[in-house]
Amino acid sequence: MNNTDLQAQKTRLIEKLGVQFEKEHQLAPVAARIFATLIVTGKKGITFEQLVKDLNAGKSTVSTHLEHLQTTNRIEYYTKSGDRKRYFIVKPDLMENHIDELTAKWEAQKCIHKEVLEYKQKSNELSKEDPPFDMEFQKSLLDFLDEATAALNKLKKNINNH
Amino acid sequence: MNNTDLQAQKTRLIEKLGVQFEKEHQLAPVAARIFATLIVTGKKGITFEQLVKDLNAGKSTVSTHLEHLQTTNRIEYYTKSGDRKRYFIVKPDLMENHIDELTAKWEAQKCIHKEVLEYKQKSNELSKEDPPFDMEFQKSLLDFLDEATAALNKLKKNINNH
DNA sequence: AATTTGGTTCGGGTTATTCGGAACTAAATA
DNA sequence: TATTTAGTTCCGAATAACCCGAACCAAATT
Repeated sequence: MNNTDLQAQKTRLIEKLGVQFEKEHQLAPVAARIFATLIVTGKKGITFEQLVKDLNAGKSTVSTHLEHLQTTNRIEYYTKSGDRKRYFIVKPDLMENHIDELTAKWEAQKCIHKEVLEYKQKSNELSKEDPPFDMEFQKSLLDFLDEATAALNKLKKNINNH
Repeated sequence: MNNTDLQAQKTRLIEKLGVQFEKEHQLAPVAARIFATLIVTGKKGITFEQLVKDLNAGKSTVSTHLEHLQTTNRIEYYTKSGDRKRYFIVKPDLMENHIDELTAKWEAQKCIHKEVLEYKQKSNELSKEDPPFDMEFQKSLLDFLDEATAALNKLKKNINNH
């Protein structure tokens, strides 16, 4: 295993991660590849111009997506004194942010499916003649969301203690 | 609380669920609203023409999206003898399917982040001079995915036993 | 046989996304 | 002061996603 192989593996990983991020985080293709690049590049970071070159993308494209990734709390940059370039890295607390986002999402889901449950219960009370609503799906989903949230909280504590 | 209020609440719920499904399941707006409608409508189902009317959508639109929702294992239909209409419902095993999909997704994520981990380890071995790669994110993520998968399996057993 | 019912298929129009080039700016350098 | 560096902003073009109408089809009904 030499450096060329490693470079090839890096490129492959970035593509694979990129595809995943497009769906998972609803990112444009280039945005997803930027994010993926930062993930495999690690804490030493990567510059704007290097991204433009590596990804064969326009400066404006990279600029726009870097901006977006920063405002959505996924990346940030540091600088070196006497060096005007920005070194982009994933936010050190990315995992915490990710967890908080998931928590918020699942909380919202719980909320709305509880409403669905209420709606079905009220419907059943109001009209006895119809075949009554089944609530299995909502109940299972709420169970799942509770379990999932619990797992998240547990993990979050682990991360904080560490 | 009368029937009109209930109808209004139903409409509101369908919109809310619809917005969520657009993102969560990557569905087109009308597809998401069809799916949402089936969820709040329950096991008595709803017909093609009723969907066209309720959603103010074209027949072709509804037809295409119903097809798509069926091939992606989210909905199905039943018929009544002497009635040519199809009554669309969410698949009774929707929650199980959902769980299986999530499991597959998380498994794939685990897989690729393990590869990232390997890549970083090999990189560190190969070049001692650079600042070494940090692997905190990957490790946290893998922990999370293990926890999450465990929660899912637990739930799946609950559903099956029930 | 003609019409109605319950849809499906096809083609096109509209809108939204994505990307990049060209022109620009602000700071540093020559 | 002129030029280079490190980007940003502002369009426009290409593409893709989404939806619809019109034509079509097969089965049932008149």
